[in-house]
Amino acid sequence: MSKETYYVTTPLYYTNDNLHIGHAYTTVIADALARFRRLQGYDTWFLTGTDEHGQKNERKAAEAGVSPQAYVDRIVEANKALWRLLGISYDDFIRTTEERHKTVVQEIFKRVYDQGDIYKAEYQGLYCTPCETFWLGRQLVDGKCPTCGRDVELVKEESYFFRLSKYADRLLRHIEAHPDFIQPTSRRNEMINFVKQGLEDLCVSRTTLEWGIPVPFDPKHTIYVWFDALSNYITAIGYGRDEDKFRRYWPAQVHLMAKEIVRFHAIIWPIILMALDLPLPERVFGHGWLELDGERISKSKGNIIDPKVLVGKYGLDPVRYYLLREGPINSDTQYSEAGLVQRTNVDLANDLGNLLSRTTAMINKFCQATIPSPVAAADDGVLRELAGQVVGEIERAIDAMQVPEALIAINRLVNRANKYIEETAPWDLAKDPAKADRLNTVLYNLAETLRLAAYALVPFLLEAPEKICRQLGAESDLQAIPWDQGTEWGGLAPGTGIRRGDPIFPRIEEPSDECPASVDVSQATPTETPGAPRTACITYDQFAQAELRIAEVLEAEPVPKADRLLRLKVRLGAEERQIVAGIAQHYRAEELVGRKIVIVANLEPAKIRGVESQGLLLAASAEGHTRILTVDGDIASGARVK
RNA sequence: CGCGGGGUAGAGCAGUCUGGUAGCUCGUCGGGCUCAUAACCCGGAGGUCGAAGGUUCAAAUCCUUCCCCCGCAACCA
Repeated sequence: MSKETYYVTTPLYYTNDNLHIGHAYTTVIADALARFRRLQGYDTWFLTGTDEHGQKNERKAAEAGVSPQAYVDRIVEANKALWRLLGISYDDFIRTTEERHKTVVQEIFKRVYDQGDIYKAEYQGLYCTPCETFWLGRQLVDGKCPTCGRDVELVKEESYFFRLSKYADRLLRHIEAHPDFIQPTSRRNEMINFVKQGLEDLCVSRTTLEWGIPVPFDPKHTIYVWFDALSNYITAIGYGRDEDKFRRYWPAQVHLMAKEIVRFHAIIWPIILMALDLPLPERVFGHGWLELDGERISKSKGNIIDPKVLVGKYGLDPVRYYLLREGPINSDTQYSEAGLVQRTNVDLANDLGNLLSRTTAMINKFCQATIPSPVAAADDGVLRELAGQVVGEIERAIDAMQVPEALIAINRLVNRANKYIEETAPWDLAKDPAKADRLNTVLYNLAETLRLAAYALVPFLLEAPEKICRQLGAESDLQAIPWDQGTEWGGLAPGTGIRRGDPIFPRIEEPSDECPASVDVSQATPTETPGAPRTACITYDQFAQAELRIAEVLEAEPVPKADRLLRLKVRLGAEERQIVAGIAQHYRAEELVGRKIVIVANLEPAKIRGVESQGLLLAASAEGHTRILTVDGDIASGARVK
């Protein structure tokens, strides 16, 4: 009989755009958990997928001039390619447009309707047509849409509603009786608080939505996101189709996600399950966000970082390591490329990679390139003892979902081994033939520590563990070794020859301050528009260094003795600045006053014809014609542009 | 008073529940080692713990008030 099951999920990612580093963060963590449990012998099932219905996709597809299905197909391919690149070991990838999902969602919806937990009612709301959003009266700003500022209209729509309210007390009792149900604690408190405020019944259908699953008994209604997307966690494992498989994996051990959708998974989803009379997942875990300059990285903010680019630049293991290690998982994390470089250099290159390098060098030099035999009488047990502790810490860390702690523990073992080399000074031992036993024991301890650390890294890194073991001459099919066996001290067989190789983690040179060199146009990819001058890609980080802001022109006058320059006095929020702009041949001073322009606000000041310029005005030029950048509609001066 | 998170050394964070000489990583400065990937090991400098008031023998930690930053407010991990 197989060991217990471990069912872990990521959210279904919405297909309105390609994925960014934040999705990779969630998914890589889930992958590490799944890989860890597989090693431990759990019957593991790791699910991810895509949420493909909804108006956004409908509209995006229309804009692209393709069918919604064709549009999402393309996105799904890109998603899967990214997961392949990151080595994501999912067991199933569910798409909400698949038949296996749609038919079961309809059955679920009907069943809940038949038992009276879904009912039809008239929904009355204030609707902003351009934004396709309903607002509550108190959300309006001066009676207008808070997003676009336009008029809203009172709309009556017939909808189906789900009786969340009926189950609120039961949910609250469940949350209170199961301290681990919602994690971390901060999220749990938030949810308890939210449920205590009372739950309103949830609108679960739309008539305005074409691209979705029809309500089976009332086809002019379409099932809105909740029943459609959340049900994937059970439809994917065979609910309603394959009862054996479903019973085998349900309830899930962990639904992993970022913190802002905990609410849907900790309130709406459990209540759907209650209505279906199914057990609730053991754990809903909401990790923190990756933030860039304190701002959340998100699709809609556009400040995305493409994981593909990072992997191409730094390699798979450094990116995975950074995502898994750069905690804390419970709260938000500052993302930076410099941080990734530093983490890689310090933990992986300096500590781990260099430990391998110096250990194999010494075995090479002092032991004829063969793993030496340890001698009990000459052993201090220091590393063996610590290794045992560290293995326990890794297990506890993963049980508590604290992946960074697991990696920190491994790093502590590696650090201790580096220190051990200083303490034991094998190069001195090697000078005295009487100390051969001690030398052999010390070097064995080091090599074995590396083997064990490499094995312990198997759930987290995909390339380095094998490389390390290969250099040590050890068995390299690490996936096949059960956790208890692989983490046991003494796995390395004395007498095998080592195979020194290149550094497994070369240090990454610090990115220079200079701008990246332009790409030679003649070398540009042929698929690019011919003739268009191109420069090398920059990262979002690099782009974000330019602080673009809206400025209002207060005064403008020609700069004396300069026929191309205008001196502008602009307002930038509360601040006033002087800017010199080379547009006198294209604009008269007076036509600029009062205009809102776009400037680079953090360019270092420069004196131009003796006049200081505290910023750069943006303008487009082509064929001798120049036009300034301005904004579409009114916005406060000082506003950030990106 | 809508809800929540946060403000601790140059950077990123832990410590706050259960008060007791303020800690970790990186950076920086100095020293050591020579097996190693300018790496490794040791040590130093650097903080009025957002502000004010209170409780206490003792407050980053408990209480009160305030300031600032960031999210969420029912389809952006």
